[in-house]
Amino acid sequence: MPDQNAPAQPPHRRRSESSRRAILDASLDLCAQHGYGPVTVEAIAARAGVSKKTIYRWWPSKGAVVLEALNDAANPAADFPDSGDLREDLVVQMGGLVRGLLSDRRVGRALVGLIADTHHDPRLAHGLVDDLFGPRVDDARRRLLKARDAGQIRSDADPDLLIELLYAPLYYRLLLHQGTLQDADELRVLVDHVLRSFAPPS
Amino acid sequence: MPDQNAPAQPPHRRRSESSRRAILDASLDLCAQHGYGPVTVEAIAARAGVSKKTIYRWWPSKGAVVLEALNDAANPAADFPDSGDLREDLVVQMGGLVRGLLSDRRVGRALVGLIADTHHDPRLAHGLVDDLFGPRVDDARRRLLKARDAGQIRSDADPDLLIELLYAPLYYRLLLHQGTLQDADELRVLVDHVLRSFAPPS
DNA sequence: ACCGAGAAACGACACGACGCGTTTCCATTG
DNA sequence: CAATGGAAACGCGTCGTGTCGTTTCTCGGT
Repeated sequence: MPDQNAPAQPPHRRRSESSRRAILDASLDLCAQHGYGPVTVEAIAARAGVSKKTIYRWWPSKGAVVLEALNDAANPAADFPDSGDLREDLVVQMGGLVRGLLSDRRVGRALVGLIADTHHDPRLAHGLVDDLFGPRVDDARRRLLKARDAGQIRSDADPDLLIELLYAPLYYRLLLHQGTLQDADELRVLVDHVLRSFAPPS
Repeated sequence: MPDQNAPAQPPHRRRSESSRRAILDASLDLCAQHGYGPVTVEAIAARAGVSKKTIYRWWPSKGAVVLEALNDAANPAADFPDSGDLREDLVVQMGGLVRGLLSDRRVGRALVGLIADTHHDPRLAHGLVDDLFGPRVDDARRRLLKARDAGQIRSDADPDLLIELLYAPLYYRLLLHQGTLQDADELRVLVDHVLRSFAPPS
């Protein structure tokens, strides 16, 4: 329960889990329908069958609600596969990300608007980087370091650069309206190109 | 004067150029100070020394103002160099983009918020893709096709994939708060990696 | 194991402030 | 003269907060 914006208060004791779920679900539903921007806290409250006050009690802003909703929604698919075949693992993981996070309008539209909000709300930016992206980047880095140790990519490869080259095109397409997102074949082309530039000297 | 959202009106006859400039400048200044989201049309009008009515006469929304402002600001640096050395040309062009568009908070913050708005305003999305990004992507594609003809990259290389791999990391860093943007050396590393995966069979 | 007191969360509703996009009225300008 | 630009105000909606009465959970006493 990472309450990113409640530094002073002790962990709360009573909290309606059903209200929490209803609020998070309602926020993503409304983002999917209208986009993040037009969604209001009042609308979230109305759809969740909840009072505005209840939302403001637990979250400081609409952005914090959506961030937690995204984190909940994305968690199940967080695990990075490790079959030994780096190329296939990347295709599987990135494919899951594309389907679950980016091509699904429910989550995609919410993410875009949330990212925009982070650029004038530093606490939200920290939440996005630390809570949402951080753990997933760490997962990917671990997997890449293991592949490097196994000699599947060159020993001086920078895992963070690799991550950037792999994942940046996904967000580029999502955010800048560059066509539909990669299907499995397109994804394979992307992964192959990036891995090729990190191939060990044979 | 690409008035992206005024399909019915004929081209206007009298228009105060000084007001136009003041409005566009004010919009970018305010975006730099507070971020795109909190900026209001009223604030733009006040700072530009102009009435709200004047803004709404020529632009349909805040987003349209910022889009035109960005297009004006970015135009001077639009030209793609062509020295014959693809690698150096890319470093120069992308370096200019990074400095002029991304690391400059004035333009960077405005762009982020504008992108968010495009996701619930289809006309704005078309303006962004067609007017702002389109011409620049076309420039890059031309330059890459020329390099392909010259045998500097493999003959089956997809220029659009190449563009995506090159530019996506820039926006990835800008939008997702991934550290400071590439300096010249980092840029060279990025370009080298991408070009390596498109090297012609030697 | 039961129960009752107190605290906290909850829903409903109302508030003042502010930005929205528009309109009216008038002065300015080509 | 006709279109433009400036000043001010409109009704509307959302913001974040406040109040009030009710419900729900926690916990200590018998």
